[in-house]
Amino acid sequence: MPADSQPLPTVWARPRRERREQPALSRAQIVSAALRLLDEEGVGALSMRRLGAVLNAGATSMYTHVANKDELIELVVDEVYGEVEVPSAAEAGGWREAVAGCARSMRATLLRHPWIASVQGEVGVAYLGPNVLRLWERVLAVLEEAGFELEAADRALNTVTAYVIGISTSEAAWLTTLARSGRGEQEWARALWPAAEAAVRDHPRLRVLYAARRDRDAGRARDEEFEDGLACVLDGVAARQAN
Amino acid sequence: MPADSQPLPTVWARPRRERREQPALSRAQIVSAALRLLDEEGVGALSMRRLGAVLNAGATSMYTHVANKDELIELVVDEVYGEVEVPSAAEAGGWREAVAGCARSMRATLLRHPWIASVQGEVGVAYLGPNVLRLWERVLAVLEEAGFELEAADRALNTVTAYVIGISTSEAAWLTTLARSGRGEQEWARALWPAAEAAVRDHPRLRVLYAARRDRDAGRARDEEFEDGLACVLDGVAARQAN
DNA sequence: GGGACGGGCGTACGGTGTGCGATTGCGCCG
DNA sequence: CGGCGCAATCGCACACCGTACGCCCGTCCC
Repeated sequence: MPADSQPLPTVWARPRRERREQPALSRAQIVSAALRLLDEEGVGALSMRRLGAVLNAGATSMYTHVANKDELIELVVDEVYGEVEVPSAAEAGGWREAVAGCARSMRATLLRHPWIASVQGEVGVAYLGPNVLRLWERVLAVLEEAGFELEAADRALNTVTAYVIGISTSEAAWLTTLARSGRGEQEWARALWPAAEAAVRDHPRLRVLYAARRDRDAGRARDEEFEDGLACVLDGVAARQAN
Repeated sequence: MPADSQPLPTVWARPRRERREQPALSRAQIVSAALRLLDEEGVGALSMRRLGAVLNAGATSMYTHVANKDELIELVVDEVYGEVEVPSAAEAGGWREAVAGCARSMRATLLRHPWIASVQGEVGVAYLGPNVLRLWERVLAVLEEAGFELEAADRALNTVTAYVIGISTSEAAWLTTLARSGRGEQEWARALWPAAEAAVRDHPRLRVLYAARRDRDAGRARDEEFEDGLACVLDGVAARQAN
């Protein structure tokens, strides 16, 4: 059986249909409505029926423009990555700050759309979306102009991105459960305190850390933690460039 | 029917023994059955009905041991983190290799259970599971014995963990789509090639990177990439300890 | 004018998580 | 030893999901 006998399950491999006119429903409309739905009501609110209702369309009308729900999600995720900003090295004052700015923008974007943590598993080849490609290429350019070899730039970018995605999706998952519970961050922490205290009873180091964390502003703590880790990763990147 | 289910008086008088042989549902049983289901058939196969069938139980019988599906997933995820190994500094030869060993074990664990990328969004407070706590405490101990302040150790651990989670869940998502498509990694790359080539047409740096990647063994490339980024992050951590 | 065609939609099918009330069998108490 | 309470289990039902399929209708090409 030849390898390409069945279509690849990703949007980016599917040829886009040429359209002569402007029909009622369009792919862009569908994607932006889905994005709005996800942002406003969370991942549980995105169903094809609901999306159809928002667009004054039937439940199955979207399937003309989008192969299935997974493909729709791929498109929405790429749309989100389109919001990430990449400052030039000149603007930011050096490649390090440019990459840091991109990392901050990426984290902010992911936290603005925290449902993204829930769809991470359905998006197998995020890196082929046009917005992701443009983003990647831009950062590569910044690094290359700063004297990185292309392969070294790619590795550095992969590392930083992995860090940002890891910390941001963890934060996003946390923020999602928080939002679902209807509590604030402090309020939740207080409610959880007894259970947490019991859980760390046999772990002296964690007990100390939890106690210290008790009175800190959780949001600010997360920001600082992100910055600290980012600085750490960038230190590593810088050290490897100098080698 | 087995021979020992004959209607002997003893059997009828003591049905308890039958119960002992096939004990009632327990939380541990449910979690381990769910884990097996997830590993063998992926995240789509885990439904309460299916799980009940596997356990020779009714669809809703699990709800006496587990509040809902999300809670079940929290339990399964903690179970998975229980597989991560933390070598001692003595075994590994220094804190750096101990942490690296833990990171490698963590990645291997996540890739052994790639469905974990799909449930990342439903697990808001993973860090309170007993296995996660034990794991965290152990690494903190390793770092503290190496001379880290407790807070510095916590920050370092957060950074490394974010990196490992970020890169591993991306890989896991990729492996999942791959498995669903029924193709091998090379085969997929070949099938995707035309689309990828078209997508990077306007991105010269990506074009170079993609072309270079074309003939490499994808699995080995991912391993190397992980090791490289890990070394980078650990360099940053080491630098911050020294200062 | 007629025919092909493509977008849109209604219906239907086989699934999902889980609330609820009935049932059942075990352990304890009288 | 009889009866009772109670927790575990189950069957059913509900609302909702993704989406395959066939029908309708408006538009364009010949």
